[in-house]
Amino acid sequence: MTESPTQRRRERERAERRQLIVDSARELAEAEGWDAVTTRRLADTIEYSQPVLYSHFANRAAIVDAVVVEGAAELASTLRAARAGTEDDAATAVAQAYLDFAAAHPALYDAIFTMPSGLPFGTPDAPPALQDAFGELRLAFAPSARGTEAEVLTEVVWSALHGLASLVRSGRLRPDLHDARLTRLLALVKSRS
Amino acid sequence: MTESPTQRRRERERAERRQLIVDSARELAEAEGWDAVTTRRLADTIEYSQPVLYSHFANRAAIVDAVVVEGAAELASTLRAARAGTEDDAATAVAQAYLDFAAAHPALYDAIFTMPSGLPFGTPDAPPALQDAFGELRLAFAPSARGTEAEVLTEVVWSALHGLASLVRSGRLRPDLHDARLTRLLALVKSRS
DNA sequence: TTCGCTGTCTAGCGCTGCTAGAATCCAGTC
DNA sequence: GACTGGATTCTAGCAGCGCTAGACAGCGAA
Repeated sequence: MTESPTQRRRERERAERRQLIVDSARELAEAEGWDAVTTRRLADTIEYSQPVLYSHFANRAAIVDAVVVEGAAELASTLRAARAGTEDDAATAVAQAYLDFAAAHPALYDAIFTMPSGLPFGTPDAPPALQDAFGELRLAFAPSARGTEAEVLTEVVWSALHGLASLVRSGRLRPDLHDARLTRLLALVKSRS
Repeated sequence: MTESPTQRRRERERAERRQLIVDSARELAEAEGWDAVTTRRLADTIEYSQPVLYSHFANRAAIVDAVVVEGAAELASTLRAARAGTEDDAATAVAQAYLDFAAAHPALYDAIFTMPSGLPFGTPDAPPALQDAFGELRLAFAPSARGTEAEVLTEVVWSALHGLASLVRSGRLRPDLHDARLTRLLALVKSRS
């Protein structure tokens, strides 16, 4: 059952091509929006025909999901770095990093947190990357709380951050008050009962 | 230039058909999701051919926008009723009403606050219905504040509510802690600095 | 009755996600 | 070195999408 060198090369090439698909999808989405991420354009980009995509992913949604998982891992490590980079005010640093991430990668953020997705989120079988990202938020916003209380508080603050990010992103909040809103939110959280 | 009875009948019938299109779009979206709201299915529902839709609306997006404006008016009056129906705790009543509205009309809520829309939001030329809804939130959450402060506080609370509503709606927050999250959020707002 | 306009429909374009079946390529065997 | 079987990739096509050009019908005015 041991694999031949040829098999190994094939598998490596397959993995590389899979990654190329995911990267292309993400780049194309960031450059022209998710509507531009069609199977034909993806196929053109990777220089293979359409059906090859379907030998790596069940359907278009599965490609988006792969981008989401990759993006969530990136978000988690961004938040971790922000928390590690400050002495005291972890909440502010992480909140700021969260909103910066959303602003820097709008299409990616949309895919992770706004677009419909079949990916499990709140459950134990959610992708580890998603659990990591949420764990970082909990460490920043509810370091002293335990159990359900920590969970609830984190979810509330996360919801507020997500609301800010997504409403600004979709043009439903005026951008000029963005900083003032974040400051106000953090004031609410810090003076918490 | 005065219109004949025939013209009047025609105009009335056109207005009725327009309303029928908007109602059908909303019902279909609520029943099967916005993906099911295709021009062909809409045409079937109103028992006219596809091109008739385009004599009322520039494109499919304009039909969705019409549903949004109608829905926003409904939301505004729902919030107004909630605020009028309580003696003291307007914030709780309005927040509860907001989340109830989102839960009762998920597709409508998505269209108003999540889906991409060309409609102006934060500006003075936003549809009156949208301004009304936001005004209700301000009356509930920042009754004592003035100017920018009222604006910012309202936007922060609205963002939090929208975050809760949309993350639950898309399956990214566990539904069982929904009430606990709202309670926690209101506690933060009330003990505000 | 005829003319012309308004309103509506049929048919079709270029696009989408996705797939069946043909064609090709290549590793392993005689 | 030619052959064969299986994996791999491609061409071509389906049904459905938003949208529209051009044909056609029906009705009011002259």
